[in-house]
Amino acid sequence: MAKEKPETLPVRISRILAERIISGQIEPGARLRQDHVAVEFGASHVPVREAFQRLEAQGLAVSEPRRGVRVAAFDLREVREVAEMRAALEVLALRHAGPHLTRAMLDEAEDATRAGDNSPDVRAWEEANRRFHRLIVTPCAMPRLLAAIDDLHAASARFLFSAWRSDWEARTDHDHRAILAALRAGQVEEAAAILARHVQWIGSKPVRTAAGGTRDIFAIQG
Amino acid sequence: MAKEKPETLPVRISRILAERIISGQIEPGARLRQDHVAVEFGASHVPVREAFQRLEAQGLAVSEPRRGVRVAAFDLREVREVAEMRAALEVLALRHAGPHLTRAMLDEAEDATRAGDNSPDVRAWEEANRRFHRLIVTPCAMPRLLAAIDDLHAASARFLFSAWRSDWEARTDHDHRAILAALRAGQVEEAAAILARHVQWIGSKPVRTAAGGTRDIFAIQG
DNA sequence: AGTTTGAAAATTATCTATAATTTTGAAATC
DNA sequence: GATTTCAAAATTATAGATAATTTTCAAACT
Repeated sequence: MAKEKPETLPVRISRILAERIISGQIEPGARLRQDHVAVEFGASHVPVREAFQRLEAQGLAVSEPRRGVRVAAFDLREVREVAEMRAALEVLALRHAGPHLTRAMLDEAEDATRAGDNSPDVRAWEEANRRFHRLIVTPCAMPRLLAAIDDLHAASARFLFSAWRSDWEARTDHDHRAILAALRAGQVEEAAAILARHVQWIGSKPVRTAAGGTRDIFAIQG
Repeated sequence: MAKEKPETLPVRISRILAERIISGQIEPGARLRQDHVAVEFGASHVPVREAFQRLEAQGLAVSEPRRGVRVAAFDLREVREVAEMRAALEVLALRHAGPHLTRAMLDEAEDATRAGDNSPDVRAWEEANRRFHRLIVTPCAMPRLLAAIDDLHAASARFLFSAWRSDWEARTDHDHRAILAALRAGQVEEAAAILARHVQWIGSKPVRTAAGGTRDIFAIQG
C-alpha cells in the first residue's frame, strides 16, 4: 500500500504552472493573475494563492505585496549562481551516494544517458539528463539536499529551454559516461570532480543574447 | 529609493511562528492549528495557511494533506545533513565574497565575535554567531545562495537551542578568529577550509537525547 | 504634442460561510 | 477489561463575498 499522494489541489496547480514557466510558455516578468488561473483550473483563489507561494519558494516566481506575483526574471548572473550551487550540492550528494551505488543503479543511469542520445527534442533530452543526475545522487538519502537540488535543476532547465546550444548534447553525454566509468571503478572522488566541472560548464558557455551577439557570462575570480 | 517593507500579514505570522519553532517554544511534532493561530493573530485562515506554507518551504514545518501541519521533527541525521549543506554553500559563498571583503567588514565581523564572547545567554550568542557568518559571505552578492544559507542557519539554530553544549562557544570563537586572520592575510582558500571544518564540526558531536533536559536552557528568555 | 489628473475597472488581500474529512470519546459488544 | 462501533466535535480545505489598493485610460491642462 504505497499509495500516499492524492496530490492536493495547490500542488497540482503549482506543478502545471512550473512546467509552463520552465518551458518558457509563460515569459519572464509575465503577471500571474490569481482569478484567471482560478477559473482555468476551476478552483477558487485560495488554492491558487498557495500554488503561487510554492512557485515563489522554488524561485520560479516573485511576489510584490499588493501588486501580485510575476514569473521570475532570470539573468545570466543567476544562471551562473545556480550552476555553482548545483556543483557544490551535487558533489556533496554524490560523495554520500557513492558507497551505496549498486551496479543496477549505474546501469539505469547508463540507460538514461542512452535515452539522451536518442532524444528527439530538447525537452526529452532535458528529461533524460535530469534522470541521470537524479539517479546517481538519490542514494545519499538526504531529503533536504535532494529537494534543494531538484529546485536548482528546475532553474537550470529554464535556462536550457531559453537558450539551447547544439554542442551541449555531445559534451554532456561524454561527461555522463566519464562519471559512470569512474563510479564503476569505485573512484567516487574522481566522479565528483568530473561532475563539478560538468555542472559548472553549463554556465561557462557564451550565450546568444537578444541582440543576436554572444557574450561570455562566466568569469570565475581566482 | 530604499526598499520599503510593509511586512505583509502572512510574512509576519510566519516570522513569529518561526521564532517559536527555532527557540523550541513549540516542540517538534506539535500540531499547528490554523484556527488557533488565526484567533491569536486576529486574522483569518487564509493568511495563516500562507504562513504555514512559508514555514514548510523553510523546512520548519511539514504538512500532511487533510491532516494539517506539524512542527518538523529533526533528528541527528538531519542535523548532519544541514551542517554539510552549510559547509558546501558557505564555502562557495566565501570564495566569491573574498575579493570584495573590506577592512571595515572584517572589523565588523570581529565585533560580532566579541559580542559572542560577552553574550549573556545562548540566544544572544546565536545571534552574534549568525551575524558573523552572514557578514563574511554577504559580499558574494548571490541572493539565491544567501537565502538558502539563511534557511540552513535557521535549522542549525533549532538544533543549537535544543541541545546546547558548553564547549561550542569556546571552539567557535577560536575558529572565527582564525577565519578572520586568514581573510586579513588575503588567504581566502585557507579561510574557506577553516570555515568548512568549523561548520561541519557542529554535526559531528554526539548529542544528549534532547527530550526534557534541554528545556531549562530556554527558561532564561521565557 | 506631451504631461497630469481623476474616475472607472481590474486585481489583490482579507474575511465569513460551507462542505468534507479526520479525530475524539463514550457506549456497546466480545 | 479490552476492543469495536458510531455519532458528535473539531479541523481542514475550498468557495463566495467584501474592502482596499493598484492599474488603466481618457479627458483636461500646460
